[in-house]
Amino acid sequence: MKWVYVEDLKDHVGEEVEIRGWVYNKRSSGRVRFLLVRDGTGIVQATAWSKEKDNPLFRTFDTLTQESSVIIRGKVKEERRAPGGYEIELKEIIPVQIAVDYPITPKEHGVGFLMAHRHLWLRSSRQHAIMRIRHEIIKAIRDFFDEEKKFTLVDAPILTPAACEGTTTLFETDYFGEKAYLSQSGQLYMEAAAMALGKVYCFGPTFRAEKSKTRRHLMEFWMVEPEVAYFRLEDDIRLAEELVEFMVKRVLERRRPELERLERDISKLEKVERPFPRISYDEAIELLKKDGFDIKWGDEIGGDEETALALKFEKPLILHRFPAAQKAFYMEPDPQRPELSLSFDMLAPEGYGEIIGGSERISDYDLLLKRIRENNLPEDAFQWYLDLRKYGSVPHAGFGLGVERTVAWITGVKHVRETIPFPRLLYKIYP
RNA sequence: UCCCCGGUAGCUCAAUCGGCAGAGCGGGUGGCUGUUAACCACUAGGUUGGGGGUUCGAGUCCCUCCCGGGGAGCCA
Repeated sequence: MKWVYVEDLKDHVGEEVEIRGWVYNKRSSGRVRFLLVRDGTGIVQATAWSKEKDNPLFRTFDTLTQESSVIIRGKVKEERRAPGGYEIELKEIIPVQIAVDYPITPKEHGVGFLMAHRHLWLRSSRQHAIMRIRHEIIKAIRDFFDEEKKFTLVDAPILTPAACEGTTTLFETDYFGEKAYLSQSGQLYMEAAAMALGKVYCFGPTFRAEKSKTRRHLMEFWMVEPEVAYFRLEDDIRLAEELVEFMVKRVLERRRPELERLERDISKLEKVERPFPRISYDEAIELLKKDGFDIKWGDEIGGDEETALALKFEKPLILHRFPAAQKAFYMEPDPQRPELSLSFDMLAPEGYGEIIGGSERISDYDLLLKRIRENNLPEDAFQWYLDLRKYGSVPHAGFGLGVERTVAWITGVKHVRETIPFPRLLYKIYP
């Protein structure tokens, strides 16, 4: 008997096949039994008929419970009435293990309950669709940098000796008696790598001990951080635009059924084509004032303001040239206006918020040292970083893209906790 | 850390002015020859988050603690 996956059933019509999976649901109507089996690639309906009420197939069927593991055998046929369009005529049911009292029923559940059962929640068709789109986005990112742009993947360390950016938001751990921290960005290491290999990127988990409790925050999240030698801000923004367009097109091309399962408004994704609208920080402040926000030049653009700006456009919005005082110590000042940094953020449409933050980096040794001292950063820990400005320093730029926020936007999911298999949330690390 | 909302059956929720603690789903039993989160009948299932208080009487009012959700700040 040939073992096939549900997604391949269309190639086996008329054949006898074996499906190995789990019971998704079952129904019966007198002398007919319907068994819905999922195998990770899809769900198929299997049917059994009998004239007499008591027969071995029905007896086995009746022992099955939701999420019991099961192997079924039977003939594949096209069937309009079956979900998915194909159906198995049951010849044999082989229970593998009978599940007792599976907690997630096919009815509604609350978020707290589902999060506590995340290890089981992943079996639902909605979570299944999200995970497949997440995978597609990650694959698109890799293909974009590897195949389209010929970047080299350079893995950044996860255990680090000092803060890359802020100092208050790090997870601390013991490193043979020394303090070490979980990485909150691979960027500084990518700057070293860019000076070695030209165009590089890292892709990995990052950790932030921010006590943030919102739909856009995770304590552990995945980030892609390209860094390119000789790139200026303009080149950096263009790269970010190309990446985002590439990801969205790829998902539209390959994961339409999953988007439909999630009831995503696909027309909104189809509008994501370069060039994206751009507004400078100066212009943003003027726009917000006009909209009645109580804001002045120099203020941070907060969550509500960001949303208001992003909703003016149907494409991702690029905000650029933020005041240097608001931004990280390593950002290159604008030569025309030193109070500004050569920085940008990309805001996703539909209120999903910031998905990218990037900048041109300081390439001058003296200026970088000055900034490290102004920010009271440990100078010793940054010696290697300063070295990069001593030995063949060049202008360079890069950005970081948050994978979970991107997945949330593309899938249309409201909260990032559903966009990663096992989310780490404020005070919550189970399961 | 701060602000707001909530905690009642395994799950999702209801319970009027403070007056007998209920429904759907899930479980069990039976029925139904094409079901689509099937349907119908019957059935089991409760320390109303913990502690204290007010009252003839508290799921309901007060105090307190715990837990969960949403948001702010900060960020991707």
